[in-house]
Amino acid sequence: MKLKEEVNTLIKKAFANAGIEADSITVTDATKPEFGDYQFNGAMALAKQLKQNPRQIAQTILDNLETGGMVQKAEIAGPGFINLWLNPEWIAASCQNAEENDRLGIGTRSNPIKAVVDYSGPNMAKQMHVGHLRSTIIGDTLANLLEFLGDEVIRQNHIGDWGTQFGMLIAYLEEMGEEGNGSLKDLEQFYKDAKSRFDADEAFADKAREYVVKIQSGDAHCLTLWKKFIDISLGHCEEVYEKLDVNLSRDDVRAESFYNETLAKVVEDLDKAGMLQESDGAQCVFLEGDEVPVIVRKSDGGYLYATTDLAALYYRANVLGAKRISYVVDARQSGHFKQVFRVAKEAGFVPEDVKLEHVAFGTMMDKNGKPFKTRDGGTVKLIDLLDEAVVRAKAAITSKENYSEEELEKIARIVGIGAVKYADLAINRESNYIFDWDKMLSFEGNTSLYMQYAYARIQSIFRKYGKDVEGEIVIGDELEHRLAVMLLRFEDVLNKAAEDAAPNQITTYLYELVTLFMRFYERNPILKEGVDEQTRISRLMLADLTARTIKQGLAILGIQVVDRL
RNA sequence: GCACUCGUAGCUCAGCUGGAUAGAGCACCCGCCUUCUAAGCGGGCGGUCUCAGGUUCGAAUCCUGACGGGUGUACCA
Repeated sequence: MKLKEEVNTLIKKAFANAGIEADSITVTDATKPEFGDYQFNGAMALAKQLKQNPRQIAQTILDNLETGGMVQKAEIAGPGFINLWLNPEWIAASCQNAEENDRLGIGTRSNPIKAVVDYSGPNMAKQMHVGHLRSTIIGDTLANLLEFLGDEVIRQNHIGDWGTQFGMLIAYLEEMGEEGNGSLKDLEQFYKDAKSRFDADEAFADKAREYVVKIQSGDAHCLTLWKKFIDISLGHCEEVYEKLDVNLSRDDVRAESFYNETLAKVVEDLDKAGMLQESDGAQCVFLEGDEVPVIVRKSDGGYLYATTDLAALYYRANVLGAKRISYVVDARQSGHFKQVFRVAKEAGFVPEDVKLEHVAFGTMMDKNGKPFKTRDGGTVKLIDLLDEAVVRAKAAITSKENYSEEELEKIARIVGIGAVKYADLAINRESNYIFDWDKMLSFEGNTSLYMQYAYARIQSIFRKYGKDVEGEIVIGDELEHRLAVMLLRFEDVLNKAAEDAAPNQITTYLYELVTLFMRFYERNPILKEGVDEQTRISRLMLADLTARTIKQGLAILGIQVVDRL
């Protein structure tokens, strides 16, 4: 339910009734429980403009407020705040509705759009490393979120499969023969070996350079080798996606090389648009106010990543028909995207009404605030990090429960991977973040385990209860009131998170929800003796709605839940 | 040099479309298990929101400047 919108509508109506003109009317969540559920602060701002006392204005609004059964109490406080308390019966009915609905009462967009989310983007010449983690999971979350809200999401994995290094790699692959398949298991090593061969052997280096040209000119033999190489490398990525539980498949791959044929046209079109200039032999677009140009064609005739990105933008906007194109890429590339987006719009490659956004994120750091590396200074392979997460999770869930080995393995996988993802997504994506195993696999604070634990506790109640729950939700006390309102806010949170492409808004919400639930759980017994049937049913339903909200929230983040923990 | 970005409790972070006494978790101290998972809950300690100005009835939030950290800065992606 779009709760805030509903409350807003009431206030807007009150304004209309009172005959007061105001351009933007927005209620906000109450800053404290004692101020109710929502508050409207606009009276103070209007005071000057209307030349009236703000409390007077607030009173006028209140006099014209039609509560419609939704608002129980409205009070003026302080200099002119209007505090609103929702009616418990209305809240209960709304929760009831959510509980009986398989989408938790959350609607789908009335005006869905096509949205392209570009994320992950590994380089086929190298193994995926920790640097790819954030793009992959933030992008996946955004895609899941938009999809859940009803947009038509097109996932695009813009893999790096083109460039001079592939000449060297396929020359080496050829030389290795059948053995190559085996040694390709470790791409990092393969690359190093190929490189040292390249540096040591002049004849090999020549061949590598020759192969670059041959791939580009479509030589069948070299293309076959290249395809084989990409295929194996992509297979490694898929292994990571599988472990990470990310919704990316081969169908989502739209590689750099896909745009090869259109690069010349990009340059040509820029020229036609009168935007092209030659500088030091390179074809450039000079944007007003920018010091450095966007180079779209090198002096040697080759194209660059800006050219490919322009081609991709054209494709996404015009062929795929996207109205929102989101690039989930490291913040260090913000300059690049700012320029490319400008060029694309100015050249008319992308219609005006298409939203282009760079969903930038910061760097992953170690405990000392240095870029995350292995002990010997190398990059940490993503697959190793994920495997370690599962091992550590296994150690962390030294349980009171007796798990079978199989069950333990399953829980460790969900919990370990979930912890890595949650810890990352819980951070405001724009800032750098410190990777800390201990914090990540803690049960305390805003961690995935805290959510998992709450979920498991609820499932445990239902296992014990053992019957279907049918009945009515009744808001029994202040705590249940707050929990219920929090549950109803879910849709607002999702919409805002989608708009801002901010997964941490979802984690923050889940943490608040679960914190409230834990208090409810401690204070309001459900199955214990002495709880009357109506109360029991109502609390069961609130608990169930909470569990389902946690599950749905985590699902959007790409994290599964376990019934026992 | 220029541009972007960040600076909130000892540590890790929320909050930033301006609103009431700035919030969590960790760490530290104190309470709560004979019945729903104590991996939990309650309480305490801890802040000139880097600094200086400005706008405003009201600023952690917006603007300007300084200081400090990070990043980028034409033919790699």
